[in-house]
Amino acid sequence: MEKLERTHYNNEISLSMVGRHVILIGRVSKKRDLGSITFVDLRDKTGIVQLLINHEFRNFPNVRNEYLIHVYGQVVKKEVPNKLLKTGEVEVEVHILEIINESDTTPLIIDDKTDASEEVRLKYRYLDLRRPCLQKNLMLRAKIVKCAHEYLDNNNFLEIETPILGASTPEGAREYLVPSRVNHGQFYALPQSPQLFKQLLMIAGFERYYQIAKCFRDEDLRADRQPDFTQIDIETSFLNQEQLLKMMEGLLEKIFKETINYDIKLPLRQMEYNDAVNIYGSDKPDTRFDLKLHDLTSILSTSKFEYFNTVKYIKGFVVKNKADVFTRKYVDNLSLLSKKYSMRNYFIIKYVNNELEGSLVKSLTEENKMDLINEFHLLENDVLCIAASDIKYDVNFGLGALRSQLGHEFRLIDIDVFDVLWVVHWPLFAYDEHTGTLAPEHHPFTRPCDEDLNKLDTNPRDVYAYCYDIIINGYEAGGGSLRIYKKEVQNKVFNLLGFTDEDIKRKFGFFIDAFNYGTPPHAGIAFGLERLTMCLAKTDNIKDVIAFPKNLKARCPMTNAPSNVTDKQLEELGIKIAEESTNE
RNA sequence: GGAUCAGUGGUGUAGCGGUUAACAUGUCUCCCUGUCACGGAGAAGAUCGCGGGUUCGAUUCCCGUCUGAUCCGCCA
Repeated sequence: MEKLERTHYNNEISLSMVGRHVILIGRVSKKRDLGSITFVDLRDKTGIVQLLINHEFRNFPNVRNEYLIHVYGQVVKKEVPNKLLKTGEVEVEVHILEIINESDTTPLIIDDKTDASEEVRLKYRYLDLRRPCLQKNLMLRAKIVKCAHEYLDNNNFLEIETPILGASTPEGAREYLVPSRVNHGQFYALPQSPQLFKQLLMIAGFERYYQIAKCFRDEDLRADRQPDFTQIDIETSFLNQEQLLKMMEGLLEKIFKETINYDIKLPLRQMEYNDAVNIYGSDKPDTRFDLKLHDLTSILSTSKFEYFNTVKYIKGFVVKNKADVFTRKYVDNLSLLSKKYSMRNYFIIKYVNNELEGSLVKSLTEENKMDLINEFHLLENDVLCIAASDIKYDVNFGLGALRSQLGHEFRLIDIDVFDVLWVVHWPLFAYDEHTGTLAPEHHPFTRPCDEDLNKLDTNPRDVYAYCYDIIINGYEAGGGSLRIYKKEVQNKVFNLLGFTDEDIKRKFGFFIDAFNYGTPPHAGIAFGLERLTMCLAKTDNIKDVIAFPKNLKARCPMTNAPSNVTDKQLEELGIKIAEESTNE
């Protein structure tokens, strides 16, 4: 028996095979012992098929959940089919059953609907990964990578690997540092992205590069953020923005079609950054539901509410037919939420019994009320959510966060639809209104729009960039830009960011040097592989699309990384661990 | 750095100032020939995260701490 090879995978067993003998390998997913007849759900990577072990088969060894078994048997038609199972019309009557390996009782139920906490799941990840949904997600992820390889290979891209051990450039995200033993006291940094290398590959003349690139960022984690993650990293020479976007749309079209058989409509919609922020309160708008932001500054600045008379920005949106949900308690919870987004408060106005209702209403003039009703075409049971601030960013993003929460909470989203769009025409710099400093909105190599070049010296905050993000269902699934290829422009941008010439030389000297040797116009993009997979797999947790993820403390509960190392290792590296100070 | 929530048999939860600490599932034993969330009978299995305080008495209330999840800051 041991020498007999598997003849089929479980999902291949079908009605047309009735009468045939098959050899299967799988795990016991479930056993139902009815006395002198036993049913076993046999699971392999393709699915489940029911085994029938009847009374004529006396010597059948006792099996338990997760035992790995090897069976020889005959496909038979089931008396009563199970419609929930792909193989539900047939079962395999077992003649020989061998246990390949036994299993302890597992600490979690191996099923899509597992009961275990994430902590347990990560500690026993190899068991968690047996769950069909996670197997499916990782297969989906592999398919996406395969599509990327095929598409990019067919479009004359060359896959080139760039170093994992690189130089530290302490801009942007915090880096993971790696001490060098050979070079005492010095450190490599793991790449946040292969940004500089891929641009250098353009200068080297490869014209079209890609890489399935591992990236590392030592920042705090989130449900959609891991410290090590993967980018489909792409760079091209001589393409303008429209050409590049078109080529990338082809890639997305192929991925959606070949992984989940979904047709996305090309060309993709392009939304200006300013529209995204002003209308949807987000630079990654989810346009599957409405709740669009309206500017209410002119309507409400004339109210009797003092705060509104002086505050610079007032905006709001309407939620149709939900006023009854906005109880006192519910509204109180919202004001808790508002604090998170540095909002003073969310103001709630309900429209019930043909009247506006809410703490704000007594401060409104009759004209204010009419204007609001007309602005939003208010109907019975509608509710207005309003926010105000002197900082434009806070109003937009504060309301955007609320919009997003309510959109999900009230299920305003058609989950069968994929909302794929570009957000384009970004500001080159992000201006921090609190500190008054400039920072790159994307990264410091982003090319300013030609028509704005003359504003670099005078109004850098009004300079826009050739920059684009791909947004899927409100997730930033990727982003890129045309790059600066003129030395003078690059230096100007560095200077605006507050880098001294010495800084530039020290951090990016090799890169600036390369600009002297005929840099081509180039442009690129990077897709977040995990984000893309999350969207296609319809999960909101990045851990569901990574085989061995870290928890929120960036630890791996299974391997227990990161861990202490021996004194000898530290000594070789010349590293001393500082005593943790107990008094702050 | 901050906020919120959670921590009770293997797993997931309930509970309450005094309990034999409950329920589901899993595990073990027995019964069962058509189950597919099989069913039936029984059994084992918990220092209620840790430390301190209040109290005659704390799993329960309070303080601290640790762990986890989610979010804000952060993520050029």
